[in-house]
Amino acid sequence: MARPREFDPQEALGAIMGVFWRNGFEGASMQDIEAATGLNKQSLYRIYADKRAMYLAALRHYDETEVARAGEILSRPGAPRERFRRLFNDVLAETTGDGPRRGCFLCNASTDEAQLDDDARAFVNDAMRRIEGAFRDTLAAAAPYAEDVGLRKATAAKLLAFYFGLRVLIKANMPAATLRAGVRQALDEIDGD
Amino acid sequence: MARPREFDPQEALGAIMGVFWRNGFEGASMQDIEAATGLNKQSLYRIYADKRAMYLAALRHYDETEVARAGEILSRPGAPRERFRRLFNDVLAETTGDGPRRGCFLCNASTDEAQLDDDARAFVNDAMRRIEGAFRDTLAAAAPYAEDVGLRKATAAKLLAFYFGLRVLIKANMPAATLRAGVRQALDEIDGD
DNA sequence: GTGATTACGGACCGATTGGTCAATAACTCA
DNA sequence: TGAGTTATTGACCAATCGGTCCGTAATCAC
Repeated sequence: MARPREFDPQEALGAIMGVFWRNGFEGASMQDIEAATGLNKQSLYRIYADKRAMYLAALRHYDETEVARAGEILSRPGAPRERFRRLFNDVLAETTGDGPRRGCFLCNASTDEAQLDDDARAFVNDAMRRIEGAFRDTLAAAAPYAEDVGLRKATAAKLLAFYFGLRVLIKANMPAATLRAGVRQALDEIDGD
Repeated sequence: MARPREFDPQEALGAIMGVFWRNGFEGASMQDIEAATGLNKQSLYRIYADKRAMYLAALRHYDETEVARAGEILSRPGAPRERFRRLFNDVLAETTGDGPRRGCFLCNASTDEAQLDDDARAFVNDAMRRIEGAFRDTLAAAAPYAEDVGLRKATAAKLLAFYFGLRVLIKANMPAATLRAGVRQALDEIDGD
């Protein structure tokens, strides 16, 4: 019984995520967000209480799209090494072509830490732990990780650090050849057939 | 033949580095820098042309202190695994105690990328490559890396990603136990006696 | 001493920040 | 059609941004 909004909130959220992903919290101005969404400030503030709320929503959106994508790739059938190969190749795809190397929004957010509220910090930490959990689950599918919890946890932690480091190096413009060699080495160290 | 300055520029640079390290480029205001150095804006602008110049100087200072420290640790005698163990333990030391987890300034800077000029970007990239070089040199000291350039490069790249990822996870407040397990695993995979 | 030179501190600048308000346009339901 | 409701718009707000200017204090050579 009133005028319907003319834009798609999900589409706008995708644009907001892009701005924060590229520029960080302080680096993204409301002006940038207006331009990226094509919306006026008032329309944005009708949906989100303030800039912080937009950032948190952007983080959640990243979690629901990009992190979920990683989880989906890992869950496909195959030996652990093969599953991680698919994930890392997906990450490395960012280095081919001239597209922007955006890195990992979670990493960016955790370096923005000083500017974030407790909610955002907790969310980033939780998302990282869930990724770690997905790594452990992936390893659990085969020997020797299936039988050895300690080895599984340690290997998952090692691969988690490698994964985020890889994304940092991508963003920092490290040569693709170097990164591919590192990925090959990391994969070779995953046991199993 | 004039009034000497009352402060130590090196000491001020250390404080400036601390502010940018914690808060990033956009997140650090001149007000923050004044407070951290105990200096007035005018005194700062007498030394540095603008905020960008301060940031670049802070990066260089980080390189000359923290990165140099890592290089020094790696250069001490011992088998590669033992040398990397010393380095990673030094990094993990940040997780004990209640001190702030500052992470790696180079990582933070590379996520700040959108705000940086070409000079800063190039400097970060160069510093990372030098760390990679130090990793390769460390491995070159012993078999099987001494004889196999490909293996050496790939392992150095893998350890480089692991190193930066570790620092990201530290900053993101991952539990110390998880990180220690990951480090142990990464070290176990380094060959040699 | 005096004059020249420099460091320092606070007032000040326009521009931009995140955020608000009031007027208008567009829609639904009766 | 008209009443009621909501989306949209651009003007507007105080506060803060990076950066400058200028008066004052301190130190030199002489």
